[in-house]
Amino acid sequence: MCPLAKLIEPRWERRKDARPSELAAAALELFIEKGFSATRLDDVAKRAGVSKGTLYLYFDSKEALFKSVIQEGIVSRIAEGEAYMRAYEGTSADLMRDLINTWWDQIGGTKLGGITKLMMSESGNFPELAAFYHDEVITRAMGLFVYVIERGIKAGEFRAVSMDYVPRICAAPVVMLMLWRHSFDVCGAKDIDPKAYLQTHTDMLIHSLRAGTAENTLGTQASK
Amino acid sequence: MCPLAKLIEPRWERRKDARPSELAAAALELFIEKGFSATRLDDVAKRAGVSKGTLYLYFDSKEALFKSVIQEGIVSRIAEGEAYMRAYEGTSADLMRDLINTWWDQIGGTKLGGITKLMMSESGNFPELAAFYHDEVITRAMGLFVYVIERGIKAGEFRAVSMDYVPRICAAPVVMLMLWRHSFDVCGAKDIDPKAYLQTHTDMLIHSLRAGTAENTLGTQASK
Amino acid sequence: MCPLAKLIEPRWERRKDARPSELAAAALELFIEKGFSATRLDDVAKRAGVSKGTLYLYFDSKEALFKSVIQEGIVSRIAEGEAYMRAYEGTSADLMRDLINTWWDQIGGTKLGGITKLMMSESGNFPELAAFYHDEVITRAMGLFVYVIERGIKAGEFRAVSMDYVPRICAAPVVMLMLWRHSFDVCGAKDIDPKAYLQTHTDMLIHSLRAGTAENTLGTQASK
Amino acid sequence: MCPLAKLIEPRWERRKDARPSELAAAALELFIEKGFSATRLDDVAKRAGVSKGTLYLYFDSKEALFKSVIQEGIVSRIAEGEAYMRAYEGTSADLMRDLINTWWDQIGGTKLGGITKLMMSESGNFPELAAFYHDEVITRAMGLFVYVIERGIKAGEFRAVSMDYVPRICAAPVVMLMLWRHSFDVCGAKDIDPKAYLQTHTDMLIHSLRAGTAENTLGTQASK
DNA sequence: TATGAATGAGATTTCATTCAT
DNA sequence: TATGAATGAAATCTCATTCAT
Repeated sequence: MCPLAKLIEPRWERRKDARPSELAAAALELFIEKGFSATRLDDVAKRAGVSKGTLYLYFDSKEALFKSVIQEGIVSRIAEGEAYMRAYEGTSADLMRDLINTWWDQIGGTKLGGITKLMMSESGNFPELAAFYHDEVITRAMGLFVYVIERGIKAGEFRAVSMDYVPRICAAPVVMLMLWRHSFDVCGAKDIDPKAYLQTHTDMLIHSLRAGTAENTLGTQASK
Repeated sequence: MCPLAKLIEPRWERRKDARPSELAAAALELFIEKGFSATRLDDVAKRAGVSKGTLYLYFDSKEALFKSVIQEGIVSRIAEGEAYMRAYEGTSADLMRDLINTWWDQIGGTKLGGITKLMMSESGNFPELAAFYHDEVITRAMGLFVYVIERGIKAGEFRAVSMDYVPRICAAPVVMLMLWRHSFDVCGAKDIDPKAYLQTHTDMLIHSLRAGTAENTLGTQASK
Repeated sequence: MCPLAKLIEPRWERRKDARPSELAAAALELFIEKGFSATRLDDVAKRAGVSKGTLYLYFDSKEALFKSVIQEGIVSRIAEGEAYMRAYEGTSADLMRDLINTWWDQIGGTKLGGITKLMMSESGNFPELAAFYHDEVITRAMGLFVYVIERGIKAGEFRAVSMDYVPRICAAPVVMLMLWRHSFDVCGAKDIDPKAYLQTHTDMLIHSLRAGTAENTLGTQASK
Repeated sequence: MCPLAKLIEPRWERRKDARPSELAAAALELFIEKGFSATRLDDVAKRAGVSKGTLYLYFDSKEALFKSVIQEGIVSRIAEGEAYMRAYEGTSADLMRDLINTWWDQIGGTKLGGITKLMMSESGNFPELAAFYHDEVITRAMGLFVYVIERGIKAGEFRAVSMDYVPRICAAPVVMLMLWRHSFDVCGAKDIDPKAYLQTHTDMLIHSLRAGTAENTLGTQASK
């Protein structure tokens, strides 16, 4: 326990705590690559460098492993984004650009992006997990867009649009890009430059949100 | 097809040619409900009202059935859309609205919408099929958006935007809605009114495409 | 379906109905030999001459197979014994001897005898099945002894003993012989001659049941 | 044992010699509850309050543990019974009653009674152990009955019956009661009052052994 | 063409046993 | 002596696929 002890037996101590995360990391990669059913625990074990039985020391079942993987993969990241946003100073248009670009750099463009596709694919087979993901991830992520847009409206920078669907529509092209990267893009259709795509999206987005245009009731009647 | 024919041929005496389609229809439902792996041929056979062996008279394997299901489900519809579009007379803004609404009514909002999610989920395990889907469905569907936008630009109704990403961005919210309906929406998150959502989207879209605004170089440098 | 058809394809028709019984028979032997846990389905399948998967066409699980085996093995026999008894004419002492000897010849001494040991061993792991066995087999079998003893008492041949425990005590040595044959006897301790053992038992039994002795309140106070 | 000793030796500082017995005691309970196969060493270790690895310091394998449990559980008790008997003064009928009642109080009615059922269940899978049990336990226990009966015959109290099967038949209802308590009785069939049952048994037994009745060749020809 | 009984490879899961610490 | 993480063989169960009828 004393600092010295760590020097004497460093490997052992680290091992036990780190194991579940190591296993989950190996599993995440495979789940993203192949989906839940097509991933064999044999392969997860092999990739993690342990035996199949070891998986069952840490996870009760394949399903439990899956759930753990999703939660461990996502939960840690979402809070970081929220904190970053609150501290921003600058125009809301710039914040929107920043949000979208950062999202891509931190999540969408990384391995984490695959989790979204995974959850979407398996939502039918894991209803409780899907509910958890919906509440903890999707809703909170959408909240980031709500925050930016409301911020812009308050400042008179954006028009007064409805919060019912506009945030979703802002997010949709970003999410689609994420999904794309983990589905058809893999199959040789690498024709999208993420940065350029996202810039086009933000350009259009900000253009249509900008205040001072003729149709400034945009979307407001949609909420009925 | 004529009323008389129905009287002459009792319902249960199906033409041989119809069999594969019936089987594929049963399979489609299950694939959409459960995904590829979780769908058992036992259940497909049961739903189609035939024996499991019969499936193998028409399809070489589960994979072959899957491929056939995807192709049969989609290919038939896409051409109809194309024809409809070419004949349209009216503003491009209206055509855009029409395209999006019709897409939803004909595809996105129907069972067919599930195919998109299915293909996305399974693209990694069926690369050739994904390639086929990409080329035959996605690209052609995207072509409809390209057509509308170019039509609007030619008529001076829309600004001169780049064709590289704008069509994708126009389609993204519609596709997302489709995916949503077949994933998280099922799990009790029925909080989106499709028609209102789509109207908000088209409002924003047309607003940002409309000619005569300051930033009319929108997206053009993005293709670079 | 016509008699002729049976001659043409006799094997097929018989097969389907007989299968479950064939499988259960193979399973019974192994369960008796090794007990429930130590019996592998591989071996059951091998002994029945089918594949492992075939077992699952007829039985949902190993437990279901076990239950089926017990029921099929026992239920058929018990009724026969009851019918035989009712028709008997002669002294009750002779009927008692006959009951015990017939039981041995028909059940105890045959493969069926092993079921009793099996049920006793596994009763803790299959409570519902044990309850079934208790009600349908043990209670009914005990009823045969009750019948004989009451018959003898009515005829003035036996003393008026209590029905609470006497029947059980009459049966105990017979059951023990059965259990013995399927446990220690197997291990080289083949030192019991069943017929002689049973004759000694019936001699003692009838002697102590016979009316006209001094202590003829035997057992009656036991029921209190 | 003295109160002082308890203060001097803290409870957890057990003598090394006591360890195996503690482990065996924990194992015995579980073996009796669940049977050999269904007992997991994990549970044995947990109940004994040690780690699974520790079990292997004292026992080479699960089988070795089982054998040790049986031997330790039984061997210690059997000698006590023998000594008690030899010292008895009184009629043989009373000794018989005493033997049966004491057996029940000391063994049959206690946890030890479960060992008999256990051995019977597992005899097929542990032939050598079954042989050991047969020789060391069953034969010696049967010897107690032989002793009583011969004692009664010598004294002219009992008839001259054969020693071949009579002792077994005397013991059978007692053993059955033991087995019953650890099998069907558990499943809600708690309908036997042991004391009353045993009294009925001894009444019948002594009645049929008593000298001075007509048929006093009982069982003698059975040995042939 | 149609059936459905049969197959057997392969998946998940369990657990007695080992061994580095 | 004691631990408990790790192992891997073996068991149950599933299901796409085949084939005799």
